[in-house]
Amino acid sequence: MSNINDVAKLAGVSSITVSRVINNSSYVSETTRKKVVDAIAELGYVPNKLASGLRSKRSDTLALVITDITNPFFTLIARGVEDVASAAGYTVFFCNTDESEEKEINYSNILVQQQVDGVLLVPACSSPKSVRFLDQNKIPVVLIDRSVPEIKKDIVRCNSEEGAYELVKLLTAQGHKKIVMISGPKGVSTSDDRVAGYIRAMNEAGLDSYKKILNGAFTQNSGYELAIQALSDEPQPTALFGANNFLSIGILKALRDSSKKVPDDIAVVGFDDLPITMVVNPFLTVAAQPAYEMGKKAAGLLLDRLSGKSVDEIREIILSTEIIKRQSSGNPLIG
Amino acid sequence: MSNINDVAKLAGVSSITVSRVINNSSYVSETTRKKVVDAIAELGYVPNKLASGLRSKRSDTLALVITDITNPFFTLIARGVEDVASAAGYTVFFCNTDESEEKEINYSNILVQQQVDGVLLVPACSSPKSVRFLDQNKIPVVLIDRSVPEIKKDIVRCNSEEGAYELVKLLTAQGHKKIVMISGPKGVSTSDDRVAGYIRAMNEAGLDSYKKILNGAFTQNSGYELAIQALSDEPQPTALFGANNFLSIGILKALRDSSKKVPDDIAVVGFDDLPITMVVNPFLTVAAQPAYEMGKKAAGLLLDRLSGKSVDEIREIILSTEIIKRQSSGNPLIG
DNA sequence: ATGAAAGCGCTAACAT
DNA sequence: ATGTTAGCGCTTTCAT
Repeated sequence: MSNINDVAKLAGVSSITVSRVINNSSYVSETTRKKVVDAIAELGYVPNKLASGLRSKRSDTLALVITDITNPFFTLIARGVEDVASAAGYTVFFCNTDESEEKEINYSNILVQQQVDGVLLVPACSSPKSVRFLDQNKIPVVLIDRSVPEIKKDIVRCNSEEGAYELVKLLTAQGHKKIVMISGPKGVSTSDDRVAGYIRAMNEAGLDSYKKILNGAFTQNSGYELAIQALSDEPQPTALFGANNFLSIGILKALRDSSKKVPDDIAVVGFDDLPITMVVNPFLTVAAQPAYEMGKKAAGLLLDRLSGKSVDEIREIILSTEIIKRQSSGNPLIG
Repeated sequence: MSNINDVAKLAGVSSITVSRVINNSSYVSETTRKKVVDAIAELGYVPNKLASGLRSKRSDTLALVITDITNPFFTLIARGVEDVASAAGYTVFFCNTDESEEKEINYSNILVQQQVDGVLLVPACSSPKSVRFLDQNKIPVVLIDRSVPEIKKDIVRCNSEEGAYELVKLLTAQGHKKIVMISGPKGVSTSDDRVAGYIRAMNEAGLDSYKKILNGAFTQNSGYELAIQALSDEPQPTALFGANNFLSIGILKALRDSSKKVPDDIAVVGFDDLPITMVVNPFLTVAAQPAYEMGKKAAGLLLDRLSGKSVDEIREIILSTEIIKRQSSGNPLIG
């Protein structure tokens, strides 16, 4: 556990010269550099980032705050973020809020304490508290996936309204009338936007009176329960729309347990694809989001902020979803 | 961005008193405490962990190094680790090595720089380099899931040999003879142990001459390719054994693409279950590992080390796998 | 129950 | 191209 002074002494130079070698922060002659490098190797010296961060006000760490680390949509975002951030020399703290505002606020506190240089945030709810807090502490924030009312920040997200609209149009074009929307929590932008797309498509198809929206959590359990509830409605739905991947899986399980065949008895469409690594026979018709790309782009925006670029304008990157048509949405209804 | 001195000044006390209030590290009178708490609130003061860590030699951070953040087996471990660690006041760095020794070594360097208090490591390979390096820097390490030759460390893992043995016995009891093992990289303990269990079961059933082991990566692609390769073997296999969840999915895809019906044409068993949140109809017969529990237990071992308990003896926690029998392993063969 | 002084390991700012 | 000095914000140690 040697420090920079030990290295300096052994190399016969001053500690600041060692610092310059470590950080490539200024010219050092080849002879001196070699002496320093040798001393570092001999001592097994590893620089202390707490000390350098304290002095320089840069910790070279970022944080990615996601709402569900078990959801592949978010782990793919994480890979995108990490690939870009680590290439730029940053280490990333991954934080999981479990869709809880309390945990999100707790993490924003911890991240300020840890002096992270920037935060990539998937907001758990519509409260602006965490972002405000990070703002007060002068930590740049880039939002991913979800926007927050009242908050103007760089953001990378998909066009949820449009994706939902297209999915529902697919169904109405086939003759479906009673399409039930099974969505996430009210107040979460992706949830609300997908509902909005659903409403637009339903209205456009003249199915105003058939609209039915059920809100729950972005979980499999919620999808299961709401699907059971949807089935008890009159007239019976001929199609269900799950607002994220876990909701859709819950829906499919509920239909299996209710002995409803998909798509023969009922059609299903959903948001977010499951990674091909995890599914043998992709079956669900979905609006897929480019999660890995979203992570990369968001990290890029944050790095721009940190390097002092684009200080003024707020940048909003809106990616489109890809509609992938598979068996679950079925064929045109007869009659 | 006020500091501890600003708070002290406003509260009319010394900075060390503020420190005592923040850390509950010593008695402070109720009146003084209130003055300090009020001053902290008024200034929006947040303690700087870089500074406190530098001085106290404790960063209150741990690291969990896993080999594949997209694999639900590891994200479940991550949740277990986080639940225990954060309850004890630690923040966790999650690091993803992509099964690469180079990335693992790189991370161990970064983690020493960041002065983490302890590391939970799923080793990417059989090289002891990373563990040695962390040792040299006096950072306690607990291994998860995989052991490393030459290294004696606290570890939490499952009994892979036994789980594999039982899975294969299930098949041999049904009359299967040509069972091909599709495993991960040689040198990774879980991969090798599962092969060992396979060999023991095959030998015990007198199927010595039918043994066939294919090694690859713990990925879906690898499972796919090795399954195709296995099918070209003579005599044709009647059962395939995937050494982890992604390998098994690759196997199932290869069988689908080869028009082989599971289990009618060929049986499949695997290691690691896929989380129920991601699968509609669980189909695969597996040896499931209690991943969340493994994370919790491993974090517990590490916390014990950090609190100075159990300094001497090395502790090895070996959990058993649960054999879950489903359709993919089929029924007794006729004839 | 509270405080003063010193210093953790590094780098910014200013020399030379 | 290299060095000196000072100090980042906190806690340890020693006082009182």
